Amino acid sequence: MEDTPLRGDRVRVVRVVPDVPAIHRRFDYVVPARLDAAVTVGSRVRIPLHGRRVGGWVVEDGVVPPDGITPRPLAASSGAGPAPALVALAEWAAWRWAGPVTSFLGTASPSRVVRSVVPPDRSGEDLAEALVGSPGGASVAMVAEALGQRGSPAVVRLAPTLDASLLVLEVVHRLGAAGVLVLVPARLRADRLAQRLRGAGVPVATAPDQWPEAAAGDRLVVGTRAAAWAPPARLRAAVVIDAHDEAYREERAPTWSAVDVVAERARRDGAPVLLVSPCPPVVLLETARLVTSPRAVERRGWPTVEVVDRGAEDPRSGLFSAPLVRALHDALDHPDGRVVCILNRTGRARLLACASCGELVRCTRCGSAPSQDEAGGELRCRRCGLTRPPLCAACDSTRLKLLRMGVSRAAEELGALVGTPAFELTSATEVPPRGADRLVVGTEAALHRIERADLVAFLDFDQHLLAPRFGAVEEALALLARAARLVGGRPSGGRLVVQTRIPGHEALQAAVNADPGLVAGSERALRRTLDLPPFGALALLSGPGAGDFARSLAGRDGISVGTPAARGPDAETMLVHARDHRILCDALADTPRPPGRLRVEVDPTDV
DNA sequence: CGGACAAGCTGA
DNA sequence: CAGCTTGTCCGG
Repeated sequence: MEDTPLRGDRVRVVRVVPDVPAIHRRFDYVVPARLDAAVTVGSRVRIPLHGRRVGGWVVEDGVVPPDGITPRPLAASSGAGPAPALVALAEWAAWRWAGPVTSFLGTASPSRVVRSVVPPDRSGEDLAEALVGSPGGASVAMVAEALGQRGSPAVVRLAPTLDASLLVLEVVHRLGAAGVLVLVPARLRADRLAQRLRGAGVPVATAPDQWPEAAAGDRLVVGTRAAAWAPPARLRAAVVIDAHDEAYREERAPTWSAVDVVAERARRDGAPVLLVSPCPPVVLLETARLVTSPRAVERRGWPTVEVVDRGAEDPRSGLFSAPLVRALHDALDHPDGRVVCILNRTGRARLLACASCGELVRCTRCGSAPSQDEAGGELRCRRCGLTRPPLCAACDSTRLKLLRMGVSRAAEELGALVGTPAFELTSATEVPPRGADRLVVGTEAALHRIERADLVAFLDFDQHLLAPRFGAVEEALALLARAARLVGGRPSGGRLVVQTRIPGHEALQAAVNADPGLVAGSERALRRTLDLPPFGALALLSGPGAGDFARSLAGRDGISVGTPAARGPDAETMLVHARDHRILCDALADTPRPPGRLRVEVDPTDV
């Protein structure tokens, strides 16, 4: 028989997780002799299941099937999959984020069938020695200190305009390129970093497209969130650039975080981790040691921040203060000066009142404030979707005055005010063409889509500082750090202008003084009093099954359940709190789930 | 998920 | 009671 399924004298049986979301069980299969060499833990295979063939992953080898079960043979091999260490990591992640292991195995697998091993990259072998010299400067000392802390991750606080790729080069200089994993928040930045490193003679594989090359294990691997799952099997070191960035979090359940995955992976491999960020969040600082640069270096890496206190002004005085207008003129007087103004409200009008009777304009169905996208246009409710003509509901007057404008109106007004046409930029618009980009008025999206400016001005920063989410203050500082990259640090004349009614707010003081520790300090104290992460663990349950599941969880030790504020009335949403992740995740894992759709969001941010 | 099979509904 | 729908179970 050509398919004699033997290993020694015993039949070789493997346990397989089917790649079918609704199946939460594992099944045992005999490895036919012709597949013996191709199949290991992590391999992608085809299995016969209930009269059809489906894909799956081998998760255990040398299994003894339960009594009374005669396993059928695997149908085929579908090539290489995650290494055994990454299969184990996927099992951990399934527990940590209360999701199916298949979603993690999928992310850790190549997108195309991989059958052969890639030969080692020798091109950079000699070059690496010659070209990857130490970059010098503050990054050398920081990397030395960070790599010295074996065991626990290092948070490397690097001012926003300083070049994090120098840290990566120094890591390569010390440890070599093999087995070094580097994450960045955006695809474009991954490509740029890969190019830069290759230019320095470092052998690089980009994830996820160069999965086989990464699996060879002799290159540095660069990628975005999903690259947390990229080969090699064993890490030598990991660097996460802008570790505070929300792009590292998967929005759909399971809501895993690449930072946590890389930290756990490195811990298992005994490899050092550098979590690099200009504004490290409290959750990272709590489990890691902080490495900073000298104060003078950090100061130079932040721009000058001018806080415009609008507290004394009439709330109706408009969005444009005198200091703001002066700063705009200063920048635009330069022949190629460029300015970006940020107002995180799309549309034209976000709050209107009747000019005759003073009544606030509210949605006639749900009572929330409708918005208006163009002058004189229909009113559209953002909560319930109702549209209606722009009339006062109380007196039918057509004269409405604008209490809170959106970017469209801000662009019109600002353009008129400074005598330069303003370009409106949101996630929905195209980037401005050359020549039309001297004055841009946009939402937060503009900071992702424009690379350079002489001045960035936040027209209403309080909406960021006061946003009703527990991460709002850290996000506000991250926004200032992002804006800092457009304008550059103090030596290059970079300048931010921030309009606020809370000039003493620690997020603003942190940016003004180039001292992100001010936010970390107050945020830590706040979270401690509220038992919020890192001093507790949260999960948000939603969907029809949320209520039942929450009631089952509520009976367990160390778990408390409540309803979060600020949620839609119809959405049944429950917030689960536990003292730590172990208690939370154990409870989520072994409490039976009720029938009906249920979304479990571990470590929710929007609470 | 999707097939198997059982229990329930309809019409003669 | 055949013929069909709907629901529940289970897969190696």
